[in-house]
Amino acid sequence: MMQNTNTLNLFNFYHMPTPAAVLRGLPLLSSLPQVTLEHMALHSTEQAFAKREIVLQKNSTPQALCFLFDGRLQGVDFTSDGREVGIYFVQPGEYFGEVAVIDAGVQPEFVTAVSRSRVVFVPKDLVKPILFAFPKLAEVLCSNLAVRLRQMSAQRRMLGLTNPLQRVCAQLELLLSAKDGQTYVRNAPTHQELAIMINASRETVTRVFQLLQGRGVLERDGNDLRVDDAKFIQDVASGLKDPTKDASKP
Amino acid sequence: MMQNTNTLNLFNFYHMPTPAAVLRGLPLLSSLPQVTLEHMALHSTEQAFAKREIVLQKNSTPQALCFLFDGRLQGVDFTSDGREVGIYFVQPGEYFGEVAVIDAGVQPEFVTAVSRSRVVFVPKDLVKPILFAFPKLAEVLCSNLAVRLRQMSAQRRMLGLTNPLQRVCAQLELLLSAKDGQTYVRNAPTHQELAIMINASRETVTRVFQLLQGRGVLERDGNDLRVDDAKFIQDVASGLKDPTKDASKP
DNA sequence: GCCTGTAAGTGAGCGCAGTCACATGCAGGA
DNA sequence: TCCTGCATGTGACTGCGCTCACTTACAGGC
Repeated sequence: MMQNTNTLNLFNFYHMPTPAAVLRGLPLLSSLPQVTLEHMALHSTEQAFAKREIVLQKNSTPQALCFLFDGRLQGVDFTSDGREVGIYFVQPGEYFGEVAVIDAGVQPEFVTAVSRSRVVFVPKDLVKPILFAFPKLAEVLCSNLAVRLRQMSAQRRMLGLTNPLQRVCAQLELLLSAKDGQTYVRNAPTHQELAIMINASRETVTRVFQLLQGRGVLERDGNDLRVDDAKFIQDVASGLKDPTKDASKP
Repeated sequence: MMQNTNTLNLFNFYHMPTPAAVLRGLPLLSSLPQVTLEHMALHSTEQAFAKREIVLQKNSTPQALCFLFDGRLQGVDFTSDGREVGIYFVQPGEYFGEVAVIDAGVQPEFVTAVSRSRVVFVPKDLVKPILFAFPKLAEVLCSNLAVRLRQMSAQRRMLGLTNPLQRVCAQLELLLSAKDGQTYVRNAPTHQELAIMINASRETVTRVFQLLQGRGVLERDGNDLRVDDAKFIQDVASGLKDPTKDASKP
């Protein structure tokens, strides 16, 4: 798969022990002494998850801090009446399940694999004592949490848009990544997975995609999504443009 | 005002210097040495805000960590098309503006007073160096951030409810507080302020309130909201009960 | 190769909440 | 006291997205 070229090649064989060098590559842990990292690596495990597989159970007590190396995950929950709700996406390089590790509570929502993913689990008993012993580490951790809060705010702001078309574009904007001039959405979520993030029905997302593809803005590319006109997405998301009322291309 | 009976009496005169004892009462700072607290107190300022007044400007660079002592605040933002969006409420005893202090970025959203409020500002230059120097402090800070993330998740889950009636009740549930047997919402937000939290129109909130008051579930009590049937609220929020389809009271 | 299940695409119809346009209530200041 | 501004209450209308019920496309397993 294409996205593998973007990531470390150390994981071509699943189940192999996690090398310390891999942990060092993580911003959160990079400042730790080599001995500590090697000890951590020795007790860390790696696991591959198929699409739709559950990575973390809601209300469980996760025993590890989890790092996503490849693929895409989604934090999901269910309303009392059984409707699925998407809370956040996890991108490669980010960690998750940290809330439960930090406050020793339970996992607040499910985490599932949107596409085939590889996750490294670092036992919380090893991580937690270290987190606050190194001031540098605590600071990075807090900064990351602050960023998470900013992301959640942005997501909430997005839900304030009344037009589903805008919401789809705003969500796509958050998922964009560039690769030699071309803009992509790697490991694109399904329409259904997108729909629950933006409080819309799956059909509505499909219709928006039809519209965008018809304008040559989007194109499916296997597991990815090629974006040919990123500005279009941005303009719609920000309300500058409304394709359904656009006289130039009726 | 009634809610004053619940809080410290040290603040009857605004503009008086913040006593160290007040800062010690804050969970975040309670573990600090007396000298440090007194130094902090000396440089902290207190300010009262009228209803609808802006406490923190979006995109500003806040110079202080802010603690709410009395009243209620609301984090708000605006979508690109000018619609107001409510992100969170701040309850007495909580702090806010911490995201910008932690990651040295700008304030991500406005914070406004929902009712007359009193805020203590502790300069970030005093707080920030201390935050990570004391492991205990860093741990409390992280725990608090984790709680904030849980709250944001809960808020997002609430927005997944399709029925505005359910959303109103779910939001009210989050605002409930008990006082000798009676359940209240202190410093109740206006219908408009509630509406932007739950993605509904002001009129819809008004109609829901009419329905709840008609059933004897709610009652206005000056600045507060008396809740006579908390279970009713919970049942509606969880989808167990739908008052609009209730045969017993048509 | 076929078969099976999941994802995506599409049309018709309907209900609900947003919008608009008011009236009313209420508190605080001059 | 009146006046002013904000909050609340209420009806009528309308449009948009959800729901339902399909078909079609596609990938992965056997």
